[in-house]
Amino acid sequence: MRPRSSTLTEQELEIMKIVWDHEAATVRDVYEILLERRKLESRTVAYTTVMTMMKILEQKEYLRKDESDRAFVYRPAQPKGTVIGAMVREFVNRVFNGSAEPLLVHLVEEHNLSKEDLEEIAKIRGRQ
Amino acid sequence: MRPRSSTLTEQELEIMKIVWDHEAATVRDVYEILLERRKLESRTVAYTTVMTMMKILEQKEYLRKDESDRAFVYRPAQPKGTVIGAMVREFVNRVFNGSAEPLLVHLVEEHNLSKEDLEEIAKIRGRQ
DNA sequence: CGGTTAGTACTAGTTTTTTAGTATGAGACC
DNA sequence: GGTCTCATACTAAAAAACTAGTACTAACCG
Repeated sequence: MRPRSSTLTEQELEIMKIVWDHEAATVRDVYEILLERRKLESRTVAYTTVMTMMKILEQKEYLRKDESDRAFVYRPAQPKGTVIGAMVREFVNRVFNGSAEPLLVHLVEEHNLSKEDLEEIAKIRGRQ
Repeated sequence: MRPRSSTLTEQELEIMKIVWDHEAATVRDVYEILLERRKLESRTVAYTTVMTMMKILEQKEYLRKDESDRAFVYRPAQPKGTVIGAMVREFVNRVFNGSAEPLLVHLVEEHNLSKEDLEEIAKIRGRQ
């Protein structure tokens, strides 16, 4: 049997990023941002699709919903850093068998990270 | 319509990693390694499943197959670095909107990368 | 108040991804 | 030569991921 993804799927992540950035959001808020974005790629999305996705995210406990005047207001149930951290870990496991160094090398070589960038990060680490 | 993944899917990647590590492999080679691995998680896989996956990888031009005495011999059609690099880029785009620094911070904070590790990487970069 | 708008619940379809069965053939084995 | 093993081709189906329609309700608007 095919196992279910242990982290956020692509669409789930896109929605979560919007909610994180807004602290709280209704289905309509997310819907409108998504629609605007997709216009650029000549795609579209239905309001009910967004609703369904957000309901799933609620069931998975990534979102929490509060009753409000009119529409439900959704808020993140987990901090962004925690969730993204888990995604990074899953990626490192899946692609690099758990070791982070090779990923680092890729980042340096292909993403224009300067020596200075690294030194700055190293300082953060050094302080700990 | 749901778009098709632009990079390797999870199972595709697992197979590709095996072939990369072996330079060349038959369906049976891959099948046996996969079976051994899955035993540990009480899962299993059918020979024909592996065959189907490798055929798909051939169609997607990640693998090339050579006629041989008995079974086809599959070889990577693209170098590991190139493909993994594309996966890193896709991940950085999807999760971090294209900027690599936040990923770096996650790596440092959660994957026990020492100041020394970073300095070593920085040297590589410095040489360029 | 009657119609329109905006929301939810429920249901269900499509595509991708993953999985595997069945038929068939070539060569090894006796 | 007959059978057994191992390979491929073809087919298809289940699960996950994504998408969206329809029915119904509340509230807003004239």
